[in-house]
Amino acid sequence: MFLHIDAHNGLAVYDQIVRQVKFAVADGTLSAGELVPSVREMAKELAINPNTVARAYRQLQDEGVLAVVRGTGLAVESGARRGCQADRKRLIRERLNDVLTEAHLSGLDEAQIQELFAAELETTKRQRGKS
Amino acid sequence: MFLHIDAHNGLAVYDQIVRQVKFAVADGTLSAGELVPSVREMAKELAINPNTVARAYRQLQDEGVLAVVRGTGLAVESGARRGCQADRKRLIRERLNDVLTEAHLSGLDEAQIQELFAAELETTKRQRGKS
DNA sequence: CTTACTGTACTATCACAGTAGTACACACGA
DNA sequence: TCGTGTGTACTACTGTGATAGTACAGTAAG
Repeated sequence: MFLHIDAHNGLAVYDQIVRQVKFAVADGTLSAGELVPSVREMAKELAINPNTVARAYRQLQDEGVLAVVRGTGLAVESGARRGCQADRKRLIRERLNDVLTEAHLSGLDEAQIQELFAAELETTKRQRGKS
Repeated sequence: MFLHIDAHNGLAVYDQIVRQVKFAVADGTLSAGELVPSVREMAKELAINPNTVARAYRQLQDEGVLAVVRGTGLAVESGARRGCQADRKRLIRERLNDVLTEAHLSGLDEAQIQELFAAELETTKRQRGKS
C-alpha cells in the first residue's frame, strides 16, 4: 500500500488519502474484502498524524468504500469498485476542468493549451517511468 | 476589470487575484502604466474583504508586477508583461502537471486521459462561449 | 485471562486563510 | 485649506487542516 502524499499541491492530506484509496479500489490494487493498513501503520508510513488518517478512513466509510471489521480493521466493501471507478473519472475530470477553465480565462488559445497538455503528458509519463 | 473568483477551487482567494492580474498583464488587458482598481473598489466588486485584495496587491508588488503611485493607486510596471507571460505558462503548466500526475497514479491509461482532456476542453470551450 | 492490536472519541494547540474594523500618512482636486 | 481617496498597518475573531496526546470498547491470539 504505497500512497504518494504531497503537502504542497493544494489538496488536504486527508483528501489525498481518500482519493488514492478510491483509485486503488478502482484499479483493483485493493480488492473487495481486503484489509486496508491500520490507522497507526498508515500514519507511520506516511509520516503524518494518525488522526489525519482516521479522518480519511471515516470519510471512506461514510461513502461506502470501507467497512469496519470489529477488532480487526477496515476492509474494502464488496460493491465498492464500480462506484470508485466512477468517482475516479469524476475526480480527475473536475480537476482537469478547473485547470482548463483557468487556461482559457488566462488568454491562452486552444493551440497553446494543447501544446502545454502534450508537453506535460510526456513529462508525467517520463516521471512515471522513472519511479 | 472582471475577475472570476471561485471560493471552491482549492486556490486561496488572494492567490486567484494574483494569478488573474498576471494573466491580464500577460494578455495585454492591463497595459503598462495602467491603474489597477483600488483595494476597496476591487473588494466591493468581488464581495470580499479589502485586506484580501491588499494582500494580493502586496504580493504583486513584491514580484514587480505593480508599483505604487503615491496617493493615487497601483500601476502596472513597464517591464512586467514579459515576466507575466512566462509566469502564465508556468502556472498553468504546474497545475496541469499535478492533474496529469494524479491521473497516471490513479491507474488511468494514456488513452483514457486524452479522452478526458478532449471532452473537458470542449466543455470549457462551450462554457467560455456562453459567458 | 492477558496482551496487543483494532477503530473511535476527546481535548488542546498551532498555522493559515479570510473577515471585520480601525487608524494613519500621503496625494489629488475643489 | 479641506475633504476624499489612495495604500498600509494593526488587532481581533472565525473556520479549517493538521498535529499531539490520552483514553476507551471491542476482538484476535497467546
